[in-house]
Amino acid sequence: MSDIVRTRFAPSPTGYLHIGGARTALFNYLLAKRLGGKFVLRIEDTDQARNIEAADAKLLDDLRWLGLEWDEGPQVGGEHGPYYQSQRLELYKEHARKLLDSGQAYYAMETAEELEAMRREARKSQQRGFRYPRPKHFPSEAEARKARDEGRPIVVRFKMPERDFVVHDQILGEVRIGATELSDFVIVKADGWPTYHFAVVIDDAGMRITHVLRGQEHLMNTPNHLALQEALGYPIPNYAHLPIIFNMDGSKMSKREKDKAVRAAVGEALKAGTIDEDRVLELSGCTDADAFQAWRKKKTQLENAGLQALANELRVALPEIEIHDFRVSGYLPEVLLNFIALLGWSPGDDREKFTLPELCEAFSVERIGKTNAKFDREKLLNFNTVALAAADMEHRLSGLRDYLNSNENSSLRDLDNVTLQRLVELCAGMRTFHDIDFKCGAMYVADEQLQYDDAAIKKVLLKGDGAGTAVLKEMRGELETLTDWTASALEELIRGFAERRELKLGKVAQPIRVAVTGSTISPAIFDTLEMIGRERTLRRIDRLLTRVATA
RNA sequence: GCCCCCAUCGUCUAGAGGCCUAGGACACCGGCUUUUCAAGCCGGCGACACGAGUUCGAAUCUCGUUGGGGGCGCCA
Repeated sequence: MSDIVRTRFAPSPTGYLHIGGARTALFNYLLAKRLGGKFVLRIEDTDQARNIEAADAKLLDDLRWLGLEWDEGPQVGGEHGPYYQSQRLELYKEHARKLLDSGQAYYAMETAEELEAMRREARKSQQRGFRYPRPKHFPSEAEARKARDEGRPIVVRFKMPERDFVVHDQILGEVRIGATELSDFVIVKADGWPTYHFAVVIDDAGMRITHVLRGQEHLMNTPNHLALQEALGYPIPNYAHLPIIFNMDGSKMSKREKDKAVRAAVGEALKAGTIDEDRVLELSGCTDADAFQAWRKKKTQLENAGLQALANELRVALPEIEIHDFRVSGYLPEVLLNFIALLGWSPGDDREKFTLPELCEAFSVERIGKTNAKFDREKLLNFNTVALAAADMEHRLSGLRDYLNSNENSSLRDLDNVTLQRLVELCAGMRTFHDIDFKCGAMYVADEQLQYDDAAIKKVLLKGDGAGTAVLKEMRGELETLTDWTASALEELIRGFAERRELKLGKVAQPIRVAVTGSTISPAIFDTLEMIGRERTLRRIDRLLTRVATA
């Protein structure tokens, strides 16, 4: 047809969009755009057991949030659809039939247990990887049907040619995989659905994919794909296997990290008695106590909703590993994109800051490296800080809105744009949108729901025979007389007071701050008071004064 | 265990035989600024994993060692 470049991103809907997946998507997107080609999105939902409902919708949403729009795929259509593998089952069946008829594939009927036993035996005696032993006589069509009727699982295996395969990888060069490492792999599962290897080859060909950029964990799969392409008479796309992204400690960036963090927090809270078992069970989203215990024993993982609920309740930060997490934390999508582009790729000079269009222009597969990278959140945080400082107000406001939309329990959710803009201005120097919540959240909760940081009260108000409390009492009187409740008038009043008493500003500002926010952290005290308002400021001070008096 | 991939500051990386007494960025350390938290400004520390070769010359080429990673599924 034409030699236009076509790349694809093919996630399976088993959860949120992962950081590694996002980078794979980005690189495929960039390559297509750089070469004037098309970027295709395909959903690989062939594992009926692991697919998660509505995960695909969230996947698409996060991809769009990042700005990675696809030219063909779900929701946008295209000539080579459908783009869900679950809707292409007939196609796979036809191909399987073809291979079966030509003798390039055959039926096999071992159970999972039998295979497991064979694997164990192979590893013990042969000291090498397991290879499925090709039978001397292949089961006939009739035998296979009979066995299936008797309840045996029937799969189709591909007759792997007995020779070495060479992967011509655009990043790694020529990689030779010996014949002894390869064996007859399954192409159709017992449930009749295709395996990944089978579907990917058929779909890449059908969708005219010319370049496959994927994680290095797929390198050893490539001979399977090459053999299948050969058997089916398909062209071989250009392959490039990307280095893998890890956590700073070298562990895999997997959702397990979130389970680990929450599991630890739950354990602590239960031990300390700050939460009861029923409540935890309810929040976890587990169907019953057994399921919950299995999770606590590290046997299972919780769904994201349960993890998030528990994290919120226990006030622990979830490690950010999926795109969704960074969205919830208040990162700018273009910053995240910019950052992950630099994991495994570099422009060749000292430039680090790129917009998506700039990346499209600068990108090339030749400049992708071979070494695995660690995901450094500190550097990402710095990128975000710099970008936020440079962004115009409109952009920061829309980002803040998106952040609030994904943070249901933020007290800032219902504020109008004028107020939000003021908060953004007051939080100059913020690193993420969460910083606004962190610094200003207390200003907008109901007075009676204000949480107090006991350590702050002790340090600022009680220490030194309650000097801070005395100052606070006096200031309360002064504040009550102020009629012009603006930041500038408040500044004049408070600074004047401090000067008269020969006190450093901090000695006056901190007691007030703790009284009105419950903590030692807020924007400049004058602005903080103005935003809280006269009545609520006085009420909060009174509230704290009684609390301290009875303590 | 077998097969495959990789190897420059703590981290992301620049470097394709002499431009390297190895460059940039983040982090870190010190100082300044400061009503808190951030942010900001100035300065500093810091790496070619190791061992053999090849070469007039090696971070760059070869081999080995060590270390890290991936794969060995009816998961993708």
